[in-house]
Amino acid sequence: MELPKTYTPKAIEEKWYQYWLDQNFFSSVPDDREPYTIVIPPPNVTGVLHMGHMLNNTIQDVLIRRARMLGKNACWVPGTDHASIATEAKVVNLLDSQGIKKQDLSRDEFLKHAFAWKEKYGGIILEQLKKLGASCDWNRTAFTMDEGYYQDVVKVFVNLYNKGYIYRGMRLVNWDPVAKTAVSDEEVIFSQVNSKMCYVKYAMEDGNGYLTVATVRPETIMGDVAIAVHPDDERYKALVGKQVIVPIVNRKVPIITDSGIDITFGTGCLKVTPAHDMVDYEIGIKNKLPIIDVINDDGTIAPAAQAFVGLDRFVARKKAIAQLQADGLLEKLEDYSHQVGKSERTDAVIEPKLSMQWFLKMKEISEPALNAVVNGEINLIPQKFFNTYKYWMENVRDWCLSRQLWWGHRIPAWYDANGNFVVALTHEAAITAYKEKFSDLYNDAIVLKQDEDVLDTWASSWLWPISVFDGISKPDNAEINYYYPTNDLVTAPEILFFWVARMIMAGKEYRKAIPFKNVYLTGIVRDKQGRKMSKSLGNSPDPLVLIEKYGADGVRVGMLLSSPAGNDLLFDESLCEQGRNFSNKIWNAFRLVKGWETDTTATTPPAALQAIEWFKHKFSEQLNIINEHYEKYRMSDALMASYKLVWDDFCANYLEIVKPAFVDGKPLPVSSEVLAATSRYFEDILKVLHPWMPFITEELWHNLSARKERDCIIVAEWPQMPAADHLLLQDFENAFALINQIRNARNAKGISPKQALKVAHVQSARFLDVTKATIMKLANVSELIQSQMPPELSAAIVIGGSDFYISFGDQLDLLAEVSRIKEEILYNQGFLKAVQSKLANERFVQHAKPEVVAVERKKEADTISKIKSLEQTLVQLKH
RNA sequence: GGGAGCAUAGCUCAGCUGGUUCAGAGCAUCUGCCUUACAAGCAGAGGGUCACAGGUUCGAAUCCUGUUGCUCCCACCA
Repeated sequence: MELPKTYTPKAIEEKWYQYWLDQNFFSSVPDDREPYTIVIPPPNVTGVLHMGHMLNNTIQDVLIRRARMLGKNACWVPGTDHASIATEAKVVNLLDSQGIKKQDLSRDEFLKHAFAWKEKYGGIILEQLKKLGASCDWNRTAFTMDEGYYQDVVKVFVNLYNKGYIYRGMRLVNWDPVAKTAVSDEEVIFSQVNSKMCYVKYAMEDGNGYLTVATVRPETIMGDVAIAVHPDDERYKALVGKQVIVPIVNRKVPIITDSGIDITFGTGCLKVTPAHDMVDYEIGIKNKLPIIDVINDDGTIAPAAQAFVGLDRFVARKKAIAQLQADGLLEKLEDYSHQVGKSERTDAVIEPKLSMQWFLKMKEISEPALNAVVNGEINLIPQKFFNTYKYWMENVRDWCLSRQLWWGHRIPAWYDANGNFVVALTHEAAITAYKEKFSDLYNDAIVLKQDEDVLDTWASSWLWPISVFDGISKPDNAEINYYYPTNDLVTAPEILFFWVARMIMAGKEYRKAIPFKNVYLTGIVRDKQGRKMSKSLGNSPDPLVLIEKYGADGVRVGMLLSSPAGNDLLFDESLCEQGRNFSNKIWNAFRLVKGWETDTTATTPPAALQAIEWFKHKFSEQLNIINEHYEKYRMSDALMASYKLVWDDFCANYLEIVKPAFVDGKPLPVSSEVLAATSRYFEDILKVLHPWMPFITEELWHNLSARKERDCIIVAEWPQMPAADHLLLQDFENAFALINQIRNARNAKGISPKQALKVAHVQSARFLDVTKATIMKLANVSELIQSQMPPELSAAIVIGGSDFYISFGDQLDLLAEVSRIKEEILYNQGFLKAVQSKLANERFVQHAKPEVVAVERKKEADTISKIKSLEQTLVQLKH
């Protein structure tokens, strides 16, 4: 059958992915092999595959496939994250578009819609990963809101509560008034905004003038409970302890001091509004000031404000300015540009707001997680993230666990009508606990209501590496004991603290063991202008379109060619093109071999014998290098080394040497020895390529020879080679250098490669013993002999310390040749001078290591002899 | 404001503890080739004061200091 000239991936990818699934090659169960485990960073159920996922998951698949070939029990656990706030926002939007308002639904009704949404869209991203070739154990697909997972999350909550790590309290949190929920610090995005700075006069209570306070938030004036100045501020020292009158509401508040005040900012006076500002809150607590909450959950002004009640905070801001102006209390307005926090999910301006929330004390629980990284138990790759990790962990703040949402794990706390609460796994357990804790309040008619809030998403995903193996509920089960700790985690640096650090905490707390040994942090995929690829910018190509265009293998190679760990990847489609071209190269190498006829009686030509011996060692040498790159997680280096091994060493050199000559327009048959060696080598390079390019390698594996059922490259053994013979490799380096020079000389003189040349050498050249036939074949040399004298009309080159003369007859341009050699002599003389002056430097000879000096001496000797021989050549040419 | 990192060929990046093979790779570019595996290819070639200025050293892309320019993280000023 005639094979197409180019590789066509689509049908092949579908065929083999299905075959792998049918054969269960991805699935893993504990056995006596060494496990190799990766848990996928679960993408949000709302997600569709983007370039970041492509990069991330390709790396994981490469690691998993190689581990599988190394004979390990490779287990890659896939799944999705319920992503409470992101998903709830999507569902709310969808319902909105159908004219359904969330507040008109009961919690159960809403959750029904949400689960329906998850069923419909939640699996899309995993299906997309299959197109990439991801060899996940799909039987293990997990979801952070699976029933078992829910049990684990709740158990952990109760347990942490009982340990005294979780507490409930009023705290100032980042409040999203659109989603009506608290969001974590990490979910607040700061951006530069232009506002008005209002200079507001606060009249002194004693009638002696006023203080001017600068604020961008006049709508919170009604919540002011003090004015703070710096204790050393001479302007106000005399006023401290006196009272001022808060505008609009005419409340008397004290003037206090706080060393945190910046004397140079504004007027040096800060209006203290503890309910609506982080700094003010701290000051309020320190000074035992009252807290007046003037803003409602939805961002409107609360009754406590006594003014502008019910108005949106931004409307109230305008009204407040107008009223201050009318009252003559507005000194001036200035344009002011500053950072304002917005909700990552809803883009609403974050309102610092006091509310009752659940918190996890981080101090104790984070310490083992800090130590695990500090003492090297866990490696961060690359290392540069170590410092940021350390800094963050040393300054960790308590984690606000609660979110005012419905989609998520509902907090397992139960309240009586008076707000007394117990924390328990179930309603029944809550009643029992209540009976114990509040025996005096308990009666049979007691009604306990569960907390309305759900947990922060990360409070479930931090259990991911444990819960996917059911390690919380059944802490001693066979799976968790076998697969945990997992080996490598591949994720984005953005979630190092959100997720990675917290998984380490959970691992240390609940397994007394780290969750993974290595954390490989990928870069961010950016476009050519360096912008992060995002849906909103529309600068991200659709990965599935890329796969369609370049093949999954091509895209995988393209993604990884230029992505060292932790460095951003400036994505360019030309990388995928390079990947596709590489697929094609492999395909055509196969076409060549496939087309060979074999003759069992044919003898193997000397050049082919040499090549067979050479490639064995070349492969061994390169395999070693590739393995080392893998050990160091240098993925793009490992790929590039594989690429060059295949393209340069196997295709350009090995195959060109063993390729049969043509006689009468037909290729000669190859010997069975050549065919066997070539097939073996081809299998080996396919194996090396498989983790990067799973599809084409599987296809060719089967095309190369008839295979039994389940004899697949995906489960083939990673090659093992004896140590390479470096002397032999060096001989071939010399040979290839000579070939290159001959081709170069031919090229420069415009002589066709078809015209055979004669080459002679005067001194003996040992490397020719094992490479002569190869040189003659690749450089199209008809005669390579040792002669007494350099032949006439020849160009001289020096390789491996020997002179070679290429006879060009009358095609040699004598004058050009003479000037070329003169130039070379000049260069070498300059070089010699440098070396000799170095050696003449006594301090160099004294201080430098002896071997370094020896090297210089050798350089000197070599250069002298080189110049000598060049001069001889020159004399020959001239006569 | 605090901290970390980066700066090497047109582009993306390697260069481990200073010294053969230290100035490299891939891509792009240029020249010549449709040579019966592959033009998505073959054979060659040209590209760099290693950001700048000092210092240590016999010797610096590599170590130290400063300058400039980027990037990221953390904290955010009413």
